Amino acid sequence: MTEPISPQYDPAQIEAPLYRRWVTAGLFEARRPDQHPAGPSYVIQMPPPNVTAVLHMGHGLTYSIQDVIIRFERMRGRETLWLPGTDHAGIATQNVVERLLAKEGQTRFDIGREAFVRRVWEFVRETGDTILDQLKAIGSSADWTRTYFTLDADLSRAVREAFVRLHERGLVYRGHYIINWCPRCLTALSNEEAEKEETDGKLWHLRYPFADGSGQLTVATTRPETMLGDTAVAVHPDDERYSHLIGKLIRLPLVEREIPIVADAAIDPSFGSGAVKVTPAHDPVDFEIGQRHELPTIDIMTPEARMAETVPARFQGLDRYEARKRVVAEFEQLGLLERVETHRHAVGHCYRCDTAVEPRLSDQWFVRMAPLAKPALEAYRSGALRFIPEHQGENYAQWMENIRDWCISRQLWWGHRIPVWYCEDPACGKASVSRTDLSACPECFGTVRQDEDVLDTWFSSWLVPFSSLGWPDQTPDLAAFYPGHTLVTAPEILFFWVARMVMAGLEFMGAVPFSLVYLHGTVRDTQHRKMSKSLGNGIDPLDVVTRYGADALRYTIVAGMSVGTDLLLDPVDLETSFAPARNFANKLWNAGRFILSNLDGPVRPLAGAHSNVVRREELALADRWIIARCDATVREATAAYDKLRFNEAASAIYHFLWSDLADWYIEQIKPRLYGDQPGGDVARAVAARTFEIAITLLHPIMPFVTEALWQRLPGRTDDRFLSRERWPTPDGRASDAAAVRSFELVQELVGAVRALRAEYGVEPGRNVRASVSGMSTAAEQAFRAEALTIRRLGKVTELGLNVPAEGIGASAVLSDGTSLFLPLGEILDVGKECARLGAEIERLKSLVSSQESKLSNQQFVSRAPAAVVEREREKLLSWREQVTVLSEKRQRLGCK
RNA sequence: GGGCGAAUAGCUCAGCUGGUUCAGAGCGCCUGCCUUACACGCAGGAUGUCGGGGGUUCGAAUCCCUCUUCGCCCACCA
Repeated sequence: MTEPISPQYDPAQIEAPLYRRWVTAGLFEARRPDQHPAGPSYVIQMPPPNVTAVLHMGHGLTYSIQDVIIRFERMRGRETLWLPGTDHAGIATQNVVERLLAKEGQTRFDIGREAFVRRVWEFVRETGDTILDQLKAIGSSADWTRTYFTLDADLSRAVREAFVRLHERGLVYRGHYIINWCPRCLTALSNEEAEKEETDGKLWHLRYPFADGSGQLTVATTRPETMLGDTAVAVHPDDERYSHLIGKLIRLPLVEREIPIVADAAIDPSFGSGAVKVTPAHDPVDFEIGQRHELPTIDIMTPEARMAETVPARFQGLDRYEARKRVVAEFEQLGLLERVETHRHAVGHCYRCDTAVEPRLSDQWFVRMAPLAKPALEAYRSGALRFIPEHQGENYAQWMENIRDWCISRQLWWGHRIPVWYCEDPACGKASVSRTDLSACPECFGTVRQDEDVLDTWFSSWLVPFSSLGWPDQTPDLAAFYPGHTLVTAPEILFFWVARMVMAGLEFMGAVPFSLVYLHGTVRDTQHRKMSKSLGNGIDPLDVVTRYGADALRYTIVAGMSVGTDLLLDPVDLETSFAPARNFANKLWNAGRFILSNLDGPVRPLAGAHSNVVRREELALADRWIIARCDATVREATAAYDKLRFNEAASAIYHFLWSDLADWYIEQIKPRLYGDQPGGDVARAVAARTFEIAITLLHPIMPFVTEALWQRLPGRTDDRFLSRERWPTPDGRASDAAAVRSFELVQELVGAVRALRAEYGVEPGRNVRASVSGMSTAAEQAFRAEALTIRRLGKVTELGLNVPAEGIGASAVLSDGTSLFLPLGEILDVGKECARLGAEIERLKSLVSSQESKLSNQQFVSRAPAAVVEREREKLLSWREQVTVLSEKRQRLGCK
């Protein structure tokens, strides 16, 4: 602790070494045998970043918040666990490695499944720790000894266990349905993974001729190319326009196939023409219509969304959009295109590559969600699961209520292979679901082959709250840390992950995995656009750490975002965003530097049974004031942290440290510290203690600078860390209302003197005399006690108490009616002073008159609480008093 | 189409249960200061019909209705 303390705080020198010391000392590790058992557990599951991820501001935001919470709870004495891990991120990771292969001119199909998976593992082993290392740079206090990867053997076992159990309960099934298909990633997606994007499309009105040549029927469609797979036209059964046509045959143009007109209640007669083409293989609604009417399904597309062999030769091989053009053109040629109108509608896009999703008919595995959603909804309704912001709970409930089955199979190679084996003997053909790998059919002992598909990444993620703790084994960690407490993430992840974790927790563990879900906002640029790679409007958090420090990054995030709002940062002007927090760290550093440099001897304690304890009667008014302010700040900050309102905690601490402690208290104690006044030891004791408390309160948000300062306080040893200190508790005896009010009057007086000086351009170096009169006894005592403070900070040579004003001067009146007079003599511009006083009197008079009418309002006096009425009366009296005082001043100056 | 939210200083936002933080903070702007902790600083200052309208109330930035403008989530109207 003996490094020189420079006047400018340099985070680069402090942060990294300090972080290493924290880790070496095991401060973030849960259930360390060498550490005293702490209180009840507090667990935050870190949303595992994708193993390929590189830290961006979104991570910076979410993990800073989580770290603030976990540090706060740790200091409060909870047995904390912030459990980190990485996600194998099926599609994302596979895409990354496929791109690497592409650079070598290869595809995954060239090298084959086994080699490809090996290749991905190599990639993951090389780069997989990147993001976790980056998290350390921003100060994350996660328990790295417990880091998991969602493809680890333990977690894979949990995945298999969960799959088998769901299957045993009949909640997993394989089915032939329309799913969302990404023609670029060549896999099925869940509904959540197909992100709806509003798109400007067109609505084509096509004429379908009747087979008997008796006319035509117009159908409207947004996807004309799918007509090649139409197997019916549907109308609403009650639609009188078409009821006579039901059963009639259409001769499908271009393909010359005859298809029936059917009646189905799913059709909305008011949309388009009221007649709909039915393509069971390429639209979910049409699929259902097809089932109801036993229509054939014609799959017209390849996995890449090109036209398949099932369509006329001239269309085969065309991309779906090319095919669309071609179909429309041919309809036009045939005179069968009635009209085209623009039409805005939502189209699903792959959440990984943004390709428009193709509804595709295929065999997939699904989880039946309704039975799982029921208890998950109940948990919310009963209050076992809460949300911040609260209204997000309704979002959750709405999703649960409308839940649809979850397609969990993916046609990828990177992931948990589906634990199902099919008997290759066609006579048997049994599908076996198994916890262990099968080499033979349990039914006929024939050869088996495992399902080729892997599971949705989120199928491992939803188990994380317990799989990361050892489930299905009953491990000590599982017993100690399930269920957890708070889950912090972005609202986008609510359905992907949060909602599903609740369902899995209830299903497999019988308890919600966390009781509070905190959904924070998004990082955006100054134009409110999401930060993204493609827009190039991102900010690299590590760049911010390098230039401003991790503390500044964290403070900016935490202080700049209140519950439910987004964080706006300017990517081209980091200075505007991060300098204020950097300046704050520097301010702290310098306040600490000042206090520390004055702590030469032993520091007397403020409380306790020590012989040298500072006694109450030794405290100056300023001491009592700062102690009371400090105590109030402890209360405010603790309450704010507790409610996850970090911006409020931050601003309370900021205000205390900067405005109260640095601007006033440190200025106040200088004469005592320099030996010009007695009581230096008391000032030192109070300054050291209140500063220590304040940096303790700030530590969860700015862990580095506060730890560095704390460790430099006297009596610290290398093995003690602020990170493991106990949270300050408010001390009722410290809230000294009288001292606070008195010192505030002193502040007000100094402020009034300064304002008058500035108003009349009194040179900064010039001392003036001041006199005050008309104050209460309490105020007089305060001014007498703090006379030196008033003189020093107001640059007042002589402070007259209750001395009558003499000569020409500037006047002001304090809120309690105290009259201030600065005899400025020739400096004073009498005309200006008259005008100033006049304006002030007018302002007060208008307050007085509105206050008078308020108080003469019988309704107000009788209905408002007595305390409120009393306060209002006092205000009125005070304002009247101030008017009187100022009017006298004006008279004395001889104002007209 | 269903659900939810937001509008307060030039900018970003606080303001929680209607009245003692009630019109605030930071940034920006103006004036003056290198006062031996800090110019990443100190002191002083200007700036608002609290989106419009209506209502409830003794009292509304705060509660209710309505309009306007933005945003988010969900959704199979082809």
